[in-house]
Amino acid sequence: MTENPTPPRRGRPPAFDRDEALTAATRLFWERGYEATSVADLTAAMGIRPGSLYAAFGDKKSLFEEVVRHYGRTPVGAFAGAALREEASAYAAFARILREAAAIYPDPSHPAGCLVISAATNVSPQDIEVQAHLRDLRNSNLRLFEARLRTARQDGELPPDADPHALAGYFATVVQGMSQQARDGATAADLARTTELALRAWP
Amino acid sequence: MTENPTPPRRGRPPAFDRDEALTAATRLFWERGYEATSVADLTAAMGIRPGSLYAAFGDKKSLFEEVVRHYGRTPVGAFAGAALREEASAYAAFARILREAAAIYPDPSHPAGCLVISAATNVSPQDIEVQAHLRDLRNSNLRLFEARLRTARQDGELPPDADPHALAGYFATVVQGMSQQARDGATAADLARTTELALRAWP
DNA sequence: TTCTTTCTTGAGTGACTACTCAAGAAATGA
DNA sequence: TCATTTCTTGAGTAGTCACTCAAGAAAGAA
Repeated sequence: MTENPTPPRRGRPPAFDRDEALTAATRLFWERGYEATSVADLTAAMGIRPGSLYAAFGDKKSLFEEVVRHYGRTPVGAFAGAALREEASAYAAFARILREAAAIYPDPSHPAGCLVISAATNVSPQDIEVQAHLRDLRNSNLRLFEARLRTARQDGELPPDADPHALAGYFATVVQGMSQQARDGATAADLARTTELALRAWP
Repeated sequence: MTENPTPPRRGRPPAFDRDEALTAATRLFWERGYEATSVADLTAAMGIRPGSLYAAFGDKKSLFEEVVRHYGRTPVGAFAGAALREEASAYAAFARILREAAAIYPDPSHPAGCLVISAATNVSPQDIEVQAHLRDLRNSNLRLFEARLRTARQDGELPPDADPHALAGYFATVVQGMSQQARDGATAADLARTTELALRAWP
């Protein structure tokens, strides 16, 4: 059990940093979406040739799946989960989710909005699985929202007549709308005002 | 001034109904988006050959622009403008906009959501103008929202400290989020609940 | 009927798509 | 040193993309 966790690699070492390449691919997919980003665009941005890309990542679809996982580990992709985990009250969690979305989605240091929300909106039938994959991620997020609100009602934070399913749908709607607004040019100030209005719906 | 409004057309008459063809094209663009819909898909759905399509509509981009205008004259594309024009109070207008969006966006008789919101989300650089065109339409709608709310404040329907710009951004966010939710499978009942929660933000 | 006009048809265009592969280069192990 | 392994390179594949065009067909006008 004294196995080396990183045994010395045989053969020629890769000439590119896998994480840097993934970051470059993420930016492109985030900006343009899955189908509108060509493998030629990707190889140019990642600084590698097609053969290296296919050897390292499989095919375009596999690369995109890895990009989505990579995105989910960045602050932009993980803030909602972190808020649900770290905040003591449901209100604090959802207020934080909306406020952070308002600050992060229009941040000019990366493409606007959320990759999971916008990267596979327009796909041809051959890539329908990619669209379904992101939709599943969004809907599982919706269920996380609902579970947290259900707990809040059990704990008495929400009144007994509050509707966790409806509230979850409402907050998901606002978050997704804010992502779209950010892509349309809304500023952090704009989205901050939207957030405060949206929070008025809290029971 | 007794000119015939529709002078007899010379030459071979078109073998297809222009409006029916446009409706078929609208459905496809609405479902899949601009780039993910190929000219081959369009000719198949419209029941015509490429030559006829190009003769009748110009190129793909021109066809899409005509589709967007056509969409804007359908109930799904015109309900917001109608509500703003027909309702006496701003609250009635925005309540009607959200309630109609909740009923229309998931209606199974047509593709889910709003074409203007979702048909040009993912485009490659060569089609950036198409994306900009729809974004302009969305942003001009946002300004219509804001103008109506500004009037409401002047009329005393809204308190002096209400923020028309912020409210317009909020309602645009909710509408766009509802379109996305409908595409993700939300039902009319789901969106109706979202609507009633969203309206709680009204000052 | 014949001319003119307009539309349809089918076969095509070059450019781009995702993807592949043989050959060579650069590392380790023996 | 030499074999083995892994990665890179550049030239390539078949298929699809938006789009075109000459030839023929179908209408009105003369």
